Amino acid sequence: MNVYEYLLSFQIKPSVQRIAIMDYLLKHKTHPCIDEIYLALCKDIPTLSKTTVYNTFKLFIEHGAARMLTIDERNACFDGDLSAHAHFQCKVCGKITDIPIKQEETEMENLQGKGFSIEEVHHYYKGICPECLEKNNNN
Amino acid sequence: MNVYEYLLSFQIKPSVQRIAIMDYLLKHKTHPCIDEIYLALCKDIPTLSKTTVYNTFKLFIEHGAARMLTIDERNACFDGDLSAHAHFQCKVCGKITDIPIKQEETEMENLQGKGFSIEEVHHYYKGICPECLEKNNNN
DNA sequence: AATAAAATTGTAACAATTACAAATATAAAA
DNA sequence: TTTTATATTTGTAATTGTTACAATTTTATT
Repeated sequence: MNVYEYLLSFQIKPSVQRIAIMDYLLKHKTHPCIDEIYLALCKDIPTLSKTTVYNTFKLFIEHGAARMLTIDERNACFDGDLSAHAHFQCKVCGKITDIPIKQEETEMENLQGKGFSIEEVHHYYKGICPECLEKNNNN
Repeated sequence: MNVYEYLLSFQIKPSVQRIAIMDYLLKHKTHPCIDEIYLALCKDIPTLSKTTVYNTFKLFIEHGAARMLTIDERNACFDGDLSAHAHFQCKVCGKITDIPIKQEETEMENLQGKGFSIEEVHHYYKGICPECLEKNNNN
């Protein structure tokens, strides 16, 4: 399925900008922030506005086609991977890594049993990644 | 142990402002943002500056005496409860609720086994709380 | 081809946070 | 106690991420 159809499957009307943004999101698993997307796509779409990037992500999230990560206090990051997974952000290099989780149903069921309606699960770890630890040891 | 000694136990030199802020944090489990603290303490400390509240939280976090929650995209929230627990934020009323978790050691051990050094665990849920669901049903 | 609706754009406004220098308070030394 | 040095607090200004909004452009409809 191409990006055009992928957007349609979320009831999102495709446009040049929306396709480009979703395409970037699906091809780059870097959990990009607004600026990363904006700067990357400016080359291809010189008229692109940062407001459009904001608007588009708002739309994607409303339609369930992307998720917003608040793991980085400075910037909102976006994730096109809709599967259940956790994230790890390195405090040194800032890189965000995907972490597989076995969805702990028990905890969610517990919440639901208490009358909470769960719409989002965010699971973050912070610390230092192996690469940065390694570099540090060599100094 | 009083707040004065509590701060000292984190190697934080107590001051009128620092004691007041930590005292508020320990007595109010509302996960307050900067403004909530600032407005609440202004009554007692009329000269209080918002910059001091920012500085103080930065200090608390550096010394491990508080944690910052990024669960709310709008504002950073603070938590003085250092025990392992998750959070739930209601998308309607915005209230943040503490959720007990049985620390899933397996997942952390797994990460550590891969060479990650874990310093923080954040575990957020979002949805609608029982109170707001109830209100909605009555409309 | 004309019209209406939707999407994009750029600017300005806004709000949270930080930088910074001046003022105040605290601690140490004389 | 007085002086001096250090740490803390304060207020303002600057910065940054985000949103509001009106004008423009694009797309769809008649």
